[in-house]
Amino acid sequence: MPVTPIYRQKARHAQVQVCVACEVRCSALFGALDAQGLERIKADIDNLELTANTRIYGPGSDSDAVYTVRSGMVRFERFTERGDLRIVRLAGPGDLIGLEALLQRPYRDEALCCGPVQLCRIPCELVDKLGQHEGSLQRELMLRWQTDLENAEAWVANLATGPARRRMLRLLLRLADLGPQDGTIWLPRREKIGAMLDLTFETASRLVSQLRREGILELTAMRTARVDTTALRQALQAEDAEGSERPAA
Amino acid sequence: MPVTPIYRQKARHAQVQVCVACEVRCSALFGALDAQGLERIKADIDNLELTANTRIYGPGSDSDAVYTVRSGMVRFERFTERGDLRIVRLAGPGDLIGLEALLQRPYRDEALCCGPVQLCRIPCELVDKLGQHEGSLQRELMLRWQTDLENAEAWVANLATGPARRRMLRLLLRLADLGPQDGTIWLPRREKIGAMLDLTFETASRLVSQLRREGILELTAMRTARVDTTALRQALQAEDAEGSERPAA
DNA sequence: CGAGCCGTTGAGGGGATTCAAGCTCAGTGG
DNA sequence: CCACTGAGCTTGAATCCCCTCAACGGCTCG
Repeated sequence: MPVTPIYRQKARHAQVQVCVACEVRCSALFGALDAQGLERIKADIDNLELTANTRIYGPGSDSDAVYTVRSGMVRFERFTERGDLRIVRLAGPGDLIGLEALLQRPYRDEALCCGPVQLCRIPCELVDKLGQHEGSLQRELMLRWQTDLENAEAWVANLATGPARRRMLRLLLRLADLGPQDGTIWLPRREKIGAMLDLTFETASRLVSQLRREGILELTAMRTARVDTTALRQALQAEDAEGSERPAA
Repeated sequence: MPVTPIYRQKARHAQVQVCVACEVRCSALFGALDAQGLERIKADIDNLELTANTRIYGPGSDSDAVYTVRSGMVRFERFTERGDLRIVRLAGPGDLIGLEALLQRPYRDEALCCGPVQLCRIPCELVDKLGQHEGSLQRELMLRWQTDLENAEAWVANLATGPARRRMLRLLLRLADLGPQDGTIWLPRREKIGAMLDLTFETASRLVSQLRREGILELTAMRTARVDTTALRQALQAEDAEGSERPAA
């Protein structure tokens, strides 16, 4: 059984304390609210602690809430019309997921926990209520959508383009960005890597092994690894340099 | 997906008339406004007619306006870090582009006309002004962002996945959706097809030729073609059926 | 007419897949 | 305790798809 660090719940005071002390507060949805504002919403927000591969929501769920990721990573899965699994998005601490619920739309993808994940569940009603008074909230939401959109287009340009090795290197960079900033990353199963980069799991495995031999990647625990980020960036530059005959005017 | 019902009314003044008579009005940003509301905004909206390959905006431009596509198609280009061109998005009639401007962000991609294009240029100031009074406008904007996001993820899942032939077929389907609904599509240069599907232009050419021989595609004019949509869907189903040993539980 | 761009097609090579065999490791039950 | 099992990972060999390199044709335009 993988070590699933069970978080000791401190004296379960008000939700207010959780929000005030939240590490992602400044980047979170209600970051603009003061303590008094938080007081009013304490009752409605649920604080969740989930284990790896727990389903947060999916196309079948009632879309009546959004979620702030406090820690951990979330992946978004869907099936192509052909029937094979694809991962189309990753979310990390500070991200707000399930935005479509605010528009009364069904959740489009399955949101699943990559490892242990801490979430805040925020009912849509609450957002609606606050949105009427707080104009800044509307703008904050639009910013979320915009960054999601930019990330999605970056996914197309970076993770869905070029030879497998480059895609893998870019994925590692993204994983390093999303996770803790200490060089440790969550390293998915080879099959999941394939679902992100459109590769077979064998190819994903070969690439991981290759990077391990090059010293860029070092497997540490079950689903975790350590990356040498400078070596990683070097490898990427080397990749990009090769084909640079013309600057593609 | 793109529902473009036809709206016609008599109107008095120049831009007002344009807006009221606009074919994409119900799907457009100000669809909710009545004639009186339109009266107030007539002065600020510019009606543009552009030719193929005209640049609408790009990372360098002042991001002070959004644009409604009235007719034609718009493509979004960017360069990967390696330096090669990628097309990450397509917009058609009824779409609102350049949303990031509303958040004082620079335009991320280059927006270019695929063929002749009619646009309405809407200054951000105007949107801000109207947004304060019209609460529905905010919601409408969020809907735009959400559909853009869904399209981007669909791009990842459909156009960036699987063998080249399937990607090409999916692209044709998308082009048929965006363009006029009469089976005529705008068929990009082979190089641009490559930039959308991550292929070399030679492979793109081979695929086009192949589909032509199969009767799915028929080149008509310079950048246009006629697709047999039913044959297209059949070909796609055939593609998807082949690899369907297991439903990928 | 030659120059240049775009598109097409062929031949060869390389990268990813497919098929297949072992491997490690945790859990299970004898 | 240890063999057994099954899931995940690794690696090899053969195949196939797509890329690379190359030549050629149609077309526009100077």
